[in-house]
Amino acid sequence: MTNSQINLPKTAFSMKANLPTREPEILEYWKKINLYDELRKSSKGREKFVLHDGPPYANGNIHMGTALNKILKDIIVKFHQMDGKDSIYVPGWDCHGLPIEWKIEEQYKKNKKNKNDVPVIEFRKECRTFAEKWIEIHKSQFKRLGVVGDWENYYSTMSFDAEAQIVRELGKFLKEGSLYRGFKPVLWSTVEKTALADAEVEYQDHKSDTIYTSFKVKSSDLNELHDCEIIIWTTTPWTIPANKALAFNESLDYVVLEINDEGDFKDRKIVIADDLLNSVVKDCELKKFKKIHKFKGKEFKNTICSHPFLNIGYEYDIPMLEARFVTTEQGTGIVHCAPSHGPDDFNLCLNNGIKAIETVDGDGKYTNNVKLFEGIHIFKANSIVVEKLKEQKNLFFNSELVHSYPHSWRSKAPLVHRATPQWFISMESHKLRDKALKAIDETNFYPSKGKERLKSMIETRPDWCVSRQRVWGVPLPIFVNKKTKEILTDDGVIENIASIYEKEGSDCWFSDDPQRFLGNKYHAEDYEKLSDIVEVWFDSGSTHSFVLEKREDLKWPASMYLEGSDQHRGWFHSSLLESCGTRGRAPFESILSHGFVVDGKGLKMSKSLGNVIAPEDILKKYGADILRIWVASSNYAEDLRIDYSILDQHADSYRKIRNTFRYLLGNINDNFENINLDELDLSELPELEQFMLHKIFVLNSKFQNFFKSYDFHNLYKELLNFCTVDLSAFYFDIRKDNLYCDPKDSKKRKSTIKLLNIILNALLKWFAPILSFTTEEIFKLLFKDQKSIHIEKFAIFPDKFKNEKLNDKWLELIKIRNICNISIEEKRASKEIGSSLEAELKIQLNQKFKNLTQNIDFSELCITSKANIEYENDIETIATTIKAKGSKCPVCWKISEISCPRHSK
RNA sequence: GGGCCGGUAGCUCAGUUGGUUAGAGCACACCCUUGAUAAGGGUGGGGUCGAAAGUUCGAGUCUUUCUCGGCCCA
Repeated sequence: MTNSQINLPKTAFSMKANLPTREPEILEYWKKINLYDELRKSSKGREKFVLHDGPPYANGNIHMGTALNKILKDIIVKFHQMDGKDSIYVPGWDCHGLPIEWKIEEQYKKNKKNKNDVPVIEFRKECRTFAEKWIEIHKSQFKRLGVVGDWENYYSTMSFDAEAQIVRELGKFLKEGSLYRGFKPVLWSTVEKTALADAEVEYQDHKSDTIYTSFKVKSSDLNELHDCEIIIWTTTPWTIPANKALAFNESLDYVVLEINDEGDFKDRKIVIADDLLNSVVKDCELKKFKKIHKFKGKEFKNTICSHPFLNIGYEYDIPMLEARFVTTEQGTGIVHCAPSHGPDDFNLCLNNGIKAIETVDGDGKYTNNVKLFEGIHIFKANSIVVEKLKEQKNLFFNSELVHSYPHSWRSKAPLVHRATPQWFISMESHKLRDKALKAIDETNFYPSKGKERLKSMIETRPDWCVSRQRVWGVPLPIFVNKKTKEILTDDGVIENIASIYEKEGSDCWFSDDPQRFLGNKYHAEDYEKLSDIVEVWFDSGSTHSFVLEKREDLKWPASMYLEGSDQHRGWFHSSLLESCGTRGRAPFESILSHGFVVDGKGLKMSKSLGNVIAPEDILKKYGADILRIWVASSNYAEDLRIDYSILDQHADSYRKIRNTFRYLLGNINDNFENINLDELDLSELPELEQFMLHKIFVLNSKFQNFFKSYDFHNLYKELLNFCTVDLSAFYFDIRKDNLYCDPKDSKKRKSTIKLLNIILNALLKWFAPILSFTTEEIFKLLFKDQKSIHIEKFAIFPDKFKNEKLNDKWLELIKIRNICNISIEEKRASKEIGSSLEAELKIQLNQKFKNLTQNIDFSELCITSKANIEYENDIETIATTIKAKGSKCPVCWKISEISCPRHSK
């Protein structure tokens, strides 16, 4: 007997995937057929689904987080496309900002070039070129992942039209009046006369003057405090003139001490934290004192103090404020707050209605806002402050301290926090906070916990500082009247600037005559032109305006924004505020946020741990489809684990899926027949086929639900289980005999082939958004004349497939089949039989199963040579296996005492 | 240090409003098959649900504390 007498599977679809080499060929194919354009053509006029791309920063190679993000986006876009929408993805890049400036400066450093010798315009051109280079690199890396989008017409925040629109958006805030000038402390070098970013700061040891000074309590709810003085400790005495508040921690214990040592403080009562008593006693060399009261920090509430310089003109109130940042590490447990000279101080005071002012100018000299000190350089002020405190008898103690202190990486000079003029968008003046909170309520969040996360940030955030003292960005389009100090708010000027940028970009702001921007209505000599740039979060927060609104093919608002969960404070946040400020609602209908990629143990990837996996390595070893399976099968609501053992597992699953396809293709010999499901007469099909159609129907419903709730890991699990449990181990296994050994023209075999076609078609489409490459490979094998699986729509299954009654019946049959399998396994273990075809089954069933099983051939279901059923009362199902008697048919291998009814001539 | 989120078999994940012996697939072990063959089938082992305490007749599920991890902020 030869294999030629039976119908064995035959297909050109190889078992070995070889994805790392095959996928690039498919990419070439997509390029050749112009897949993106074909998709748009095919879905013209359909309802749009627009997933607006959160722009990655055009700098450095992509990492696992970026790969995850892009693949997840692509999966969603493809699902909606196949669901019958016009699903459009336009990738974009964030291009302005410090990291790129920094890279260029690094290059300068290497070449011994000084940034200050290079004209701003030239520097900005280098930044632009740098960003362009990385956009191209990113593009090819993203494409390799199988991501389909409008790569030719991507957007970037540095394109001329983007820069122009960012100006227009700022113009709206300017005109409305919610953009105002305020002050905020930034790290400042008085040597270079410039602000420094965190990355430009070096910490070195520095010797500081330290003082303990006292603030007299003016009024308090706590009687015991009435004639006391609060003691604070600071390493920057020069900030005392800028003091506006004191901070305490409500969870600490504080004590009132009566000082008995000789000196200015004899018989005075001071307040410090109990935990710091010993260190203060040691530090300040206290000998004689009495602890006369102890109280909880929260009792400080409503306490007002006086400034130590009260008698020399500092007559304002110093409120005591609650702050968590107050600790017992050093000092006295009460911290002096100068909102113009520290970020903590600034935020605490801001939340309590105390604004920072300009106390020190760019050179480091006190301004006229500081009484007694105007014109004095802050680095020469410590001794003067100490002297005056002594005069006022408010210097408790002074000393020196060597500690780690921020210095400029360039000049090595010590830095200070200095309140500088900055531009803010008010959260309150035009109800931006309220608008944003309402917009959050109107947005769908996946997962839902994202809503609370964003909400709590918006609820508590301070005004939005949109200015930066940098050069690589969109210049703030602001003119301030030199005389009146009023901000110029004229639509015409804004539009004029925007239209200039649209033609030539924003470089000209730094080089051209200001009159060009002002037009004829105003005189340049009357105005100060700002040289600040817009912070980059405003750039990316405005992408909806120059991408979604401006492009004909898109829609506003976007259907979805999708980013990592860190973007609740980033892009989701800035886009929401920008859009609510200018348009009164969010630029998105839904937000999907995903967790971070961590290693197999749940630890974050880092060079030092050596657990970093690059997308490139995975592509080389496994291929993009395996990476896409990893994305689809992971729960993005939490952190996503990855390591090589996890990928190996997914590669195994992939092989199972691939072989399922291979089996389907083999049995139809690569000849796909499209079955008209509506015309299909179910009564013509065997029950097993009807049962499988029911399963397909149910799976499709689940599939739809999972996809609509973006629950991909459950969706993938259902599909995989269908392949392994329902198809490979059940349907395919049972129908093998029918497919291989029945004549090609037999009705039963034709039914099976019909089912295989239906299953193949369904599986191909279900898997296409995830296994983008493999499904395309199969599609091209089957349909030489059609362009791409990704242009197809999901199959629709008629309700008649649904058959709960049949389902219930077959679930019972499967239970019986399982019992039979255990029985067969016993005989196999005892070496009485090997193959299940060597078995003959005796099945004893309860009488109640009679109707259920009457038309069922258990030898077919259990793949044995024979099966007999006996019905009895009051028994549980029993299966007994004996070795089948007779001879083996050389064709179908069934053992029978009579000659094979199918294969004997 | 603070805020938020999370910890269920080796892995990826289910586990409804608290209610039988905590499930699935993969992996693993053993066996079968050699007509899906670098494939396919069967059977089986494996979990003190991060830890402890509490509420309850009953806790993976509710409360508190601790621990480990992640994101954001400082």
